[in-house]
Amino acid sequence: MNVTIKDIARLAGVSYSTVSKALNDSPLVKPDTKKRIVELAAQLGYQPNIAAKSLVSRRSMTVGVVLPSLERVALSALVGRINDELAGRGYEVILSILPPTSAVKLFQRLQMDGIVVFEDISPEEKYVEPAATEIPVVSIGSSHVTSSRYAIVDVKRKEALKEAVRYLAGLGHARIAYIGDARESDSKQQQKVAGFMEGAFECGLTSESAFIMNSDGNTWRHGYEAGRRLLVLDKRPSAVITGAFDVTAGFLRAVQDGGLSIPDDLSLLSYDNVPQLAELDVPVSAVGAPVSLLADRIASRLVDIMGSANAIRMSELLDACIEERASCRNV
Amino acid sequence: MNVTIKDIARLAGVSYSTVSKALNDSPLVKPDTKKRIVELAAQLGYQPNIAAKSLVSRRSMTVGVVLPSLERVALSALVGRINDELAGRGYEVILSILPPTSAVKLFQRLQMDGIVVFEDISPEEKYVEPAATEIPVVSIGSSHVTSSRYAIVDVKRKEALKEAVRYLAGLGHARIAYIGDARESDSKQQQKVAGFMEGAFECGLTSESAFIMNSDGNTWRHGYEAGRRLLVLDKRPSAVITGAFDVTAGFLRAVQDGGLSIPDDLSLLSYDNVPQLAELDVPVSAVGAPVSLLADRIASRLVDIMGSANAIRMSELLDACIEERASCRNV
DNA sequence: CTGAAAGCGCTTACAG
DNA sequence: CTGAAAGCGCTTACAG
Repeated sequence: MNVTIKDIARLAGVSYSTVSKALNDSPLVKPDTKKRIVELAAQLGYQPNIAAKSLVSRRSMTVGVVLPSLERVALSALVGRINDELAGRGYEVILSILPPTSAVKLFQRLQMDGIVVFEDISPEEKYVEPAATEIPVVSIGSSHVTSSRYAIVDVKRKEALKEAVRYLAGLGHARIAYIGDARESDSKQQQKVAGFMEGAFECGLTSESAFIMNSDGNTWRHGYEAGRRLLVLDKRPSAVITGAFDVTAGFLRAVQDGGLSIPDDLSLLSYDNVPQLAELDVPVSAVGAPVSLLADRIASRLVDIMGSANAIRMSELLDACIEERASCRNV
Repeated sequence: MNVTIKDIARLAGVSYSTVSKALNDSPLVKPDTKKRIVELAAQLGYQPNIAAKSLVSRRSMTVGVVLPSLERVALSALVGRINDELAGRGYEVILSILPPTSAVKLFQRLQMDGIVVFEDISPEEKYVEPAATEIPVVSIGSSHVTSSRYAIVDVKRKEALKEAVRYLAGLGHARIAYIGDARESDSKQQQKVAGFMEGAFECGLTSESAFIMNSDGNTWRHGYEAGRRLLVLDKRPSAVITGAFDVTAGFLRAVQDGGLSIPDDLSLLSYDNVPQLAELDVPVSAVGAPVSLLADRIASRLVDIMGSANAIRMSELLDACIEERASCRNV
């Protein structure tokens, strides 16, 4: 059995309600009594029982995060940051890898104060209507789902890609390719494609000088294979925008092995503004919402909703920005 | 507010203790009363409050898993399987990415019945003595730590590598290389190196015909770079053993790009018996404890300890086996 | 078979 | 400042 406030009360010679107040730093307890109790608790290795605490106080100060899969490297940084942000606001964080509906139910039973859901739906899976729950939920990256009952934080993907084209055109590039998953079943990917096209149009590029290479998927391998295809192209672009971190990594490997030097022979700009891009062979410039901003917005949003029952659950779309590293050059 | 058994009791016209019994499928409740209550609960979307439940029953039927980092692809399959195995035994699973000591404390406060810890210590980090806790803990992959107070499930790494050498020698290979992290600061890696050497000795190979290529790390890039080095070797081995999944993937890419065909020009056997090996360009044969076995042993061990307070917390070392796929051939 | 009562560890008005 | 009491949602002997 773990040590309880009653154990501490007995040893300290006070009532257990005094112990409770002391441990919660209540001003109703005399400073030295408080000090004595706090020290005793630390000595005994006391850990408050969150179950009991949340039963009576109606809040657990704990948030559950529903992960789509542990395999996406790009997510790990974001999850870590969300953990930190919420910890900074006084909340504990736990994770689940169950399917969203089951995970939400579990978190409900565990009395989580709030839930963060990664809606990382691959084109193959169909969207599952989330579990109905009273618990505040913030959903990430599902602004394409109109029926959601959740508050949403997402990135302006279309704007991000337009911005990317503008940036490269601004550097003087007149032949630009987008390499990414362009399958029509995935509306998130379609947003990027649309943004690229609009940006190209806006910058006066033609269908000759701005084209899309469909990687048919968003993994390392898809990027690698697209890179090999690019190497044998008759007329190569001078700049490439890749649609996701893993695609970028695979693409970079392929073109480097093919003898191209980045950025001398080819400029490269990646969607997905994640820190891992800086760790690649060539630090790759990025466009997208920075992980730290995303984490901050998700945490703030959730804390807001948890704070007031009737906070409006609207979606918040984050502006993308360019993170300049070493992979793009002036021409 | 969520619906409670009192709400159900009121609507069903029975006492709430009857509702509790009905929902726990007690034989003390008349079948049709039970049926009526269960249906009503489902209609109302009742989710039992685990906090209250664990407070009175002294168990939460929930297990916490402490993850080392979300970046290791090889772990995702294992974590998923552990989740499934424990679910099959009636337990819920939640995860934490806090440092082990903090995670254990959190799980203690959350009244977890048991904890699984991945001791995935990179050579750079130093081992942190785990938090003292009464809660049953199973630690994975830390059999090299003698001071641990936890039950341990681990793989016989040394035996695995010996087995790998024997297997390749059995196929007729007379020139075999081990490619992996051979830095001396990491005792887990050293176990593999030692196993390789012993196996080579046992099979009559000399230091000429069995050699180690230190990849100096266990990531994709380390494997890739080792692969490039192998390509320019004067006298190439006919078979290679790679020390970890990511190394294998990078190595495979490098030698394939270098024009080698697996297994025609080179046989490849990977440590880390994970399903992802089957998804590589060439399905790669593996040596190691299968993920399903590991998950099963971890779950069983934990459930055992949770079941009886005085179960012996000893370590269990799993035998490795060879999983034949398409990457090794007879010579 | 059903229900009233005690109690899990804790917080929080309320009396003193 | 301190403590006795009620109560959070639930389970489980115990009476009926």
